[in-house]
Amino acid sequence: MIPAFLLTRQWVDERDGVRLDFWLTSAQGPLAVSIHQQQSLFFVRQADADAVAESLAGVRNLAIKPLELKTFRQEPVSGVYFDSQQRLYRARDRLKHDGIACFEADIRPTERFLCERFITASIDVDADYNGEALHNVRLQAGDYIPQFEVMSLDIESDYESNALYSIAFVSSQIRRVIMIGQGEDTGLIEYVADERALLQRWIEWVARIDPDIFIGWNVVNFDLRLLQQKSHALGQALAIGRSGSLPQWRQSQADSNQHFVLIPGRVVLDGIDTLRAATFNFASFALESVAQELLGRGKLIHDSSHSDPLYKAKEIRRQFHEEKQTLADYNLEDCQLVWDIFEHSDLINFSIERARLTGLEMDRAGGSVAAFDNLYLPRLHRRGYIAPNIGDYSGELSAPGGYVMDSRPGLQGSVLVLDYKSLYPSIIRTFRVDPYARIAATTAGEDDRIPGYDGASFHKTEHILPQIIENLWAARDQAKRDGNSALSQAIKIIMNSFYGVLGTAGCRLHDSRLTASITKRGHDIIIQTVKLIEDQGYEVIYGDTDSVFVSLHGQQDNASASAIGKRLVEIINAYWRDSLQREHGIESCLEMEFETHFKQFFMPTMRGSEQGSKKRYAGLIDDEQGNRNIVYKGLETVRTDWTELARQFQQTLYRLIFDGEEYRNYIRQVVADLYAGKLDEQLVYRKRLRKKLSEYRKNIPPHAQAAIKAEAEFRQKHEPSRYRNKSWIEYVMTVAGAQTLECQHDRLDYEHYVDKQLTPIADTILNAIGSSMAAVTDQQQDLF
DNA sequence: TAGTTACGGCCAGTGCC
DNA sequence: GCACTGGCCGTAA
Repeated sequence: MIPAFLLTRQWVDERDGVRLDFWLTSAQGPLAVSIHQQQSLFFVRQADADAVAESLAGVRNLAIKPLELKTFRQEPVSGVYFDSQQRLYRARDRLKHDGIACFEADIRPTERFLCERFITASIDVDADYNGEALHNVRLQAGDYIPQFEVMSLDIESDYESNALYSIAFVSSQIRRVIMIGQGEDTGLIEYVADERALLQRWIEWVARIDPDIFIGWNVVNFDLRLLQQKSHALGQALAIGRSGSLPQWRQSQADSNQHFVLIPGRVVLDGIDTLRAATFNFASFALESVAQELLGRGKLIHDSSHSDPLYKAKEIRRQFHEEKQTLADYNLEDCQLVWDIFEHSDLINFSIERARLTGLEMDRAGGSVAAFDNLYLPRLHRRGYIAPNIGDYSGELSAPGGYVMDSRPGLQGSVLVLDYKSLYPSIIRTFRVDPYARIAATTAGEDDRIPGYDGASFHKTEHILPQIIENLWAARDQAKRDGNSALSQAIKIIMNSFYGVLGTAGCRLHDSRLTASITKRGHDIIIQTVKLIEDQGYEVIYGDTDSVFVSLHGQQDNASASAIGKRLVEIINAYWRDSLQREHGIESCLEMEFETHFKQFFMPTMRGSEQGSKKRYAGLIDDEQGNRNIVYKGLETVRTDWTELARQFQQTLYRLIFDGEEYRNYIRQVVADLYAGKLDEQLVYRKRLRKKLSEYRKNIPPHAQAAIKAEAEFRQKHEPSRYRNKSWIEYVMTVAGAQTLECQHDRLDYEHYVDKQLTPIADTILNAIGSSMAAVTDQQQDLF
């Protein structure tokens, strides 16, 4: 039995059938497993078996066998087996043409089987071991955590011609820059004559270091892609896969600029994708800003302080020609930054744990639906069912989401926030919300059923998803006890994805009765929670999906606030424990927690209205050891499309008002400074183009206007287009309208910034204390 | 190489006076 | 000039 971990897998089409290649890392080194003549199948209704045989007459090596399985409509099914993937696809299309239903959830059963085994257990396969003769290999997968060799990679090139300058890499042993040019080999920098030699040298280093994982920043769609293009142009094989194999590229359907790469036997983890997968979020995912935020240091060439947007690119070109050593340092430091970000955030372990939980490759981005399939389908089969096809569900498409209470607006003292821990997963567990439990309940007696919503009910003991969540929940508690935050985070993400997966038509088990049974139960739970708190004599001023905000009517110290919070939570948890046992005979997994005590709390009204706002508030946390911190939700401070001026202004103003200090002079000072030009650096708007420029038809928002004007200038100057779909627009408001930074020709419109940035922010909170921006600034005029 | 719904605010565009 | 609607973006949960 060889402990092993799945790195990559690929289906290789061969003339007559397919081969499935698994690349693993094992305790004995890298391992290739190759499965030939793969048997594939789909399912048909047993009632259709004769028609299927007739429709598929003449197909070679075909077998149709009855199975001990049925569809969700309780119809028995047969398996239609093929030894060739192409024949299978052709047969499926022919059946569809003949109007015969086929069910394709497990069109590649071996892959599914292997994936599931990689999640939990061990597998037995005939395999090519290290490319030698066939062996029968037993792989122990579930508990093996590999030690990975990592190579952080970064290239430098000319921004116009894409000519390669250098390739830098950092691994556990070796830091190296390979650079085109002449000079002494310093042990850190080695010089090569041309691009061909550069590629060749790097390929040699890859073979020598033999990394399991490449990391970098946008490494697939920039670095590796450019290297691939170069090697193609030079007619030189980019043999960076294991055993000298070649990368395989695939273009994204959705976005032609997006590519995916498969390097046999290795994994490519992009820093940006991996941070996103681990739910990190940054205003900007540029390496410079992420490094500053996580590591407190940045790149060696900064461009933020220069008005020329091409400064960095020109500086790199200059250094390549004049200061090769400096460029090498810069190149290497970028590798090191990525390396340090991966270490800092434990991203490799996070990716390992995610792969172990889902059966997906480490470098697979997204894939919530695929992860769900991997976990769910094998368990469904064991209970005698096959899953429907994607798109088979024909009921109501959508279900309501979370319940958001009307809020009571205003500025006040202590407010407690109580929230349910992982509400949706705990509802699934408690109320057995599950595709299979719904089917099982249709033939069960009243005592075995738990009512859902929209006509669904669920079997009390015959269920799959609640059990999966229970196991994950226990594993997460253990991970927390072990201090394994990477695992805990991976589990949390997958648990929370289940609700979303069931809510999308892209999942074969999608059914709005399931999601409605989760969200509508959530509504009832929150409404009942509010009632329980009101019964205790407290007022609930707001709530959103899984939380309630309780006013204590005046300021309290942390100790007494916490005592009240804990008492309320105890009452509520006991209520669910007792009432669910009594009414349905089930154990409550609902767990409310005392989350926060805000010593000061502000809930705004909607602009120009007396009505309390939703999803926007600020609160002061004071730990009484001198740490005072204001939390902002939904307000301008946390919105990236407001200016720095607005964000700074809001934070200072709120602090002054929460502390009961004089704020009028501050407001007047900011206005004066703005007009004096002292705050010009803070006036930049930043917003994304979510569509192509040409697709803004109905109306053209300011950031699109600025981009259109800038693009016109680029065309005039014969410069390349810079603003594509999903790119960021940085612009300022001038007296001639919105203009992007590099195309600003007119002076800043300070009045705009007072009216559209400062005034709305000031009025939001001043209205709550009987003042306004006009009142403050009119007084100022009186002074003059 | 398919997780969800709810919400607020700004702005363009439109219809009406 | 003013009220209203719908597009758009970013956010909460």
